[in-house]
Amino acid sequence: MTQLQRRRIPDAAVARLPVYLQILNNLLATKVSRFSSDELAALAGVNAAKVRKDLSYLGSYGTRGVGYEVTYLIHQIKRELGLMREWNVVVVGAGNLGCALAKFGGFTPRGFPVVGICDNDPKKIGQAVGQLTVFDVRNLQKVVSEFDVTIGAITTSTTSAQAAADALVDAGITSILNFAPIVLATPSSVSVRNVDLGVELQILSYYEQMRSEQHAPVG
Amino acid sequence: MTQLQRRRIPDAAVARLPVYLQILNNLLATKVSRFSSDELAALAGVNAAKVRKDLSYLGSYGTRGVGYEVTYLIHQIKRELGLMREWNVVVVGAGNLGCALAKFGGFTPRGFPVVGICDNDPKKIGQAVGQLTVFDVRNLQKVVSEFDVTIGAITTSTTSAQAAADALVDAGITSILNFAPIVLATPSSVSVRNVDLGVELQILSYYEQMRSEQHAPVG
DNA sequence: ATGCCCTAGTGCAGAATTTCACAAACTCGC
DNA sequence: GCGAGTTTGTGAAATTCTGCACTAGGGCAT
Repeated sequence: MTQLQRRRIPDAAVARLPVYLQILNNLLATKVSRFSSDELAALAGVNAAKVRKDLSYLGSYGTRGVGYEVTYLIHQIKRELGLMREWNVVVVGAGNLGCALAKFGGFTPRGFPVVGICDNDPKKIGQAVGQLTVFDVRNLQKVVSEFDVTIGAITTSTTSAQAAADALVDAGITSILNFAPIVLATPSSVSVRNVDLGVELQILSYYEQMRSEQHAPVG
Repeated sequence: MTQLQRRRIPDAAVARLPVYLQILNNLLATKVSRFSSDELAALAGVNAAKVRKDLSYLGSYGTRGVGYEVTYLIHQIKRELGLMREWNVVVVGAGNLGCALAKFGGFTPRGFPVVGICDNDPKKIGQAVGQLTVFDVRNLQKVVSEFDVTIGAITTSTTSAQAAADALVDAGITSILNFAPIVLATPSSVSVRNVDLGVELQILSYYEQMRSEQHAPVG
């Protein structure tokens, strides 16, 4: 490696940058041109020192006594997150969720166009989903290289999810967004992020129960 | 408070318990009756010591030299997460996602039945969504108390999300699952969990970019 | 019964993250 | 130009989380 390849940003901070970006885009829409770490902290629901530290990983882009420039910060966060280019997404699994993702155009403006959707069910292959046509998962590799796809979204049933992951990895995908409630086995070189509503609900349930026990504590 | 209200489980561990539970349910389905921390760790993709420590927060339910009993552990995790009862969910926002959630029956068997869906659009109110009928968001409070709802899912547009949150809080909801890409302002007594696919994609994008820069490092 | 083997449970050290607190530095008014 | 008022950037402390490494203790073969 040439050097420390780049100033490494802590994982916890990386997960917050998209939230800041979202807020800054909203500020931009309301014609705000400057903000302080205190303001952003309030909007993001975090500590102001954390905001400053997070932003300092990008470089020193604030002005003491003044604050940060909205447009400039947006640019810097985008650069750091790799949002200066588009990242093509392919969906595996043409069920309700998969089709909803494919039809939902909301990711294209944010830099993540869904360029394909596939399935292994012959009845689904060939069907139209929004602008796309469901293709055979066996052609995944071809589509991935043709469209230069880097991100795969798994929206299959739980039972097919691991096979879908294997297919994506074989096809050369290195980032996976997994909606199936299962822990995927993948090479360590592949990034996986899980979105499992059941897990989220259960976490809420825990804290909900905590509260109710606090009010009516019984042994 | 009577006492330390209960042995408090670290947040990081709480977030992993649902994952363990998922895996244990799968083990149960494959007739496995016992497991070791090593096995569960491999399936969950974490360290074995972490598994043991996480499970130890529930109590000492393992047997040294042997391992843990699947059914017993499932019971204990469910108890701790508050899954011995059902938690009714109401959906605010009858768009694509909201309707999908309402129709998707997959949460009922996991203890989170969707008992209602509402909207503020007169054109949507009264329409059927699966077994349910879209009701007016102004009747939220009535529905919440009538069905003893504790969790609200926000699937509105970004612009309506804060109003939806306010309505849920006013109606007495204390847990919110938010799908809108916005940081909600809520009382600290309310738990909020955000599910934002844009954020997830951007996090993937960051690590994807890191990898590509590592391979072709240019200043 | 005894001893070996295995695995849970856990103290502790190290890593990661959060938060504090303050110096550095910029703007503005005079 | 200078001082007052702000707000960033960041060492350092505090907290939380992780993972090692070892102890405790149950099962099983003999």
